[in-house]
Amino acid sequence: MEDGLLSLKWNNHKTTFFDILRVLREKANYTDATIAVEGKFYPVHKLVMSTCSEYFSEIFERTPCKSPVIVLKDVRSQDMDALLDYMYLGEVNVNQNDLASLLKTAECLRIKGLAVPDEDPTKTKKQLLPDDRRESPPPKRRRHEDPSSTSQTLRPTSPPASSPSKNSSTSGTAGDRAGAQRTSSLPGTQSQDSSHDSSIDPPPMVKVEMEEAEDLEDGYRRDNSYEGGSINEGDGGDYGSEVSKSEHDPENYGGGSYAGPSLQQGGDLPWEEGDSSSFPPEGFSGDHPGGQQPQGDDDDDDGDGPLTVAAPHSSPNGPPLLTPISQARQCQLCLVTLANANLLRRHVEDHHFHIRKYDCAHCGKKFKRKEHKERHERIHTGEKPFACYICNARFTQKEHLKGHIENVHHKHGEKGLEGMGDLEDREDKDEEDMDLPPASSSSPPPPNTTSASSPSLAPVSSLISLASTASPLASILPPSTLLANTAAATSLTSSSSSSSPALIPASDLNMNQFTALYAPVTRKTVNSPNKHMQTITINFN
DNA sequence: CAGCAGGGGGCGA
DNA sequence: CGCCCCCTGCTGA
Repeated sequence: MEDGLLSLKWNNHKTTFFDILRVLREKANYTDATIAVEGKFYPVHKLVMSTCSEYFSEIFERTPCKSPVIVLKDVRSQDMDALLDYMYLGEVNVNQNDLASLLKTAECLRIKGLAVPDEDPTKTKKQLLPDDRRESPPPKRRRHEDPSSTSQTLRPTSPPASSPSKNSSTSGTAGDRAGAQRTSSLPGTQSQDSSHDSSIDPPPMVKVEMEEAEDLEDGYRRDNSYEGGSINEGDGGDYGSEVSKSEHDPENYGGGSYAGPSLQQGGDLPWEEGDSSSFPPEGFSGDHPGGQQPQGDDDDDDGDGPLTVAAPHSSPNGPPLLTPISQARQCQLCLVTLANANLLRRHVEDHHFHIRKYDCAHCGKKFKRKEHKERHERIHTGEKPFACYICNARFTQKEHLKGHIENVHHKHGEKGLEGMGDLEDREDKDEEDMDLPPASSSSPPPPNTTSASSPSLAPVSSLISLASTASPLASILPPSTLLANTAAATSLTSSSSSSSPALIPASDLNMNQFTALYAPVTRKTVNSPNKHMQTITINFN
């Protein structure tokens, strides 16, 4: 009855599979997650990420949304590039100078084969077929193609055969463990394959490959119950197995202020209570026993409304064998659910990448949002679109006007204000007035038209805009703002023009006046500190 | 204290 | 994406 059983074997299955996977990655087909690093977004497949990283696997398992965006803070994009190559292709070529950083990132992300020993997928079946590897020529052996004899293959998770007892003998500080582990992965260290002679004449490129499991089987065994979770196995003692339990002790992770084990701090994530597997009790910096997360860098990652941000975590493995990178670049990971795409974008840009892609055309100050940049540019253009309908004082921001009216006029109990209507009504009136230009029917009028029809309110921008080709004036100037407002304002023009910050007609501005007007603002902008990033601005002076 | 600059969330198109 | 709105911090009178 079994004689009809046939074994159909796809000889090139692995190569085909990898090739298709590569194509899928290149075309971003069927991607169901996004890795965000340094402003770059990498569409990835959960399957691949989960396969290569138990950490990602756990994230995806516990992430309710179908297309999560994993924001990796303090991870270099080139490292992520390399790691993705590594995960998708099984190998990657990296500069040796970048190796430490790459490994550090791999540790943070618990990439199998780099920071976490990869399990032999067939080991559980006890039936590793020798010909399995023959039938799919692994591309990793291409390292021999490298003409440079200095090229070397790393087996980062190979057991630290030289010091396995050290791992178990010590109390298992993260530093020791990571050190021992990383020792094996550092080409410049002697514990790894001295036959490679890697410490001599460091090659410019290092090939990092995924290693098959049998290389790891003896001498290095993960003994925690968490499948692939712990990076710091070895002694099995302190948290390697403990993190697999749901009742891990927060104190183990250096206090509650820092959610060591990955996803602890977010606030409303479903996975937050209980286990969070895998992050070590202590970070590698060692300087911050209560959580090495710099205080100033984590100011806004908790309690972000609809955005749930998982706690950042440090490198799982302690010590900075790979210093100074490990000290300086503490890995942080934030998991952001795609509850609101807009908020997500803002969150990512504002909090994680500090993206300031909008440059002021005048001073070069950078802003995260276009509207903020345009709002700022009013400083340079001199435009004050928002005029008080009472005193004709003009302001660059609507809120300024609102505050002015409330603080100055309403607070002082000026009469007749109730009949003037609220701010919005007046602004609507302004727009209506704009729609009725005396000579031109175009709405909104171009700046030149405005300048000609209402010289007393012509913005300086008509001069400055000569230098701001990047931002057309029409986009800067709201249509409701250039003309004098309402009949009431018109009646006040003559009396209040002296007190109001009257704008200088562009035609009347010479360079001296321009400098006088412009320079102070520019200096102020330059001196304005930015807590998130150093803004290099152009000083016009 | 008023004015000002800027950051950031909410919301709708 | 743009707009609205709120808020905070700074500055100078």
